[in-house]
Amino acid sequence: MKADVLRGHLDSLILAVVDEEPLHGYAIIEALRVRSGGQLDIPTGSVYPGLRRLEAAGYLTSGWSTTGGRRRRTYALSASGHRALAAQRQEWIAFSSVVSAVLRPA
Amino acid sequence: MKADVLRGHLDSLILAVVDEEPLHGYAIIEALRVRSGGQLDIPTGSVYPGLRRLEAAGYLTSGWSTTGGRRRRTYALSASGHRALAAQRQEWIAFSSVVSAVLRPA
DNA sequence: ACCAATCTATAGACTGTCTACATGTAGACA
DNA sequence: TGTCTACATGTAGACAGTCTATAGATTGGT
Repeated sequence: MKADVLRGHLDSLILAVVDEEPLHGYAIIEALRVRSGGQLDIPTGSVYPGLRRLEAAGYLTSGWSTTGGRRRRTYALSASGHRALAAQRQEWIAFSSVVSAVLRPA
Repeated sequence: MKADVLRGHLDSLILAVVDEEPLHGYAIIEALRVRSGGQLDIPTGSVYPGLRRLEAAGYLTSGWSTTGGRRRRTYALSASGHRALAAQRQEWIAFSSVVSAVLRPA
């Protein structure tokens, strides 16, 4: 799966997995891999900047914890993050409908 | 509809409309607007570079014509363009399935 | 001693899309 | 005559999100 097709959709995917339970970066990558049936393997260089971006936008809040000597920064959805996710789900439906309609052979 | 979500999909959309009939750039923009129910209004600064990119890749061939004093560069799918379109339709199905699966609320 | 897995993070490159600009014709309207 | 809209192509430069590559650290297995 080429990189560009993900562009603009990664944020939604992250918000969606964090919506179900608060997760740290590494676990988000795992969750996306599992939920996509192995199709999605997002590199850390995409996820961590994405998380910072989403936190800067106010959609996520984060906090540090330590489990077995390992530092974890766990992210959770804020109220505006929930609203953003709902909006982005709608936008995805609209977008995918349009692309499917154009792409479908006549 | 934000610009980034289109990234990586515009090429497929162009190939799909040109597949049905050879079209020039301006007509491609029109066709995409019509087929998307007005959702897609791709700026010329995206379409023309895209057409050149696709021609450079060997997916499109082009030729000039003049209709009523207006220069038109009409594009048609090449054999490898047909193959690329078929592959990209498959990729879209895979991609949209994955995103839908992750985005769908549990 | 070494290596794989876990965990966070940054720097810099890449590239496709965007806005803005540049150019020109045809036809309608005042 | 002048102006406007639609038609038609194209480039330059800005923008931004993704990528690769690199860095550092802990834990646990062999």
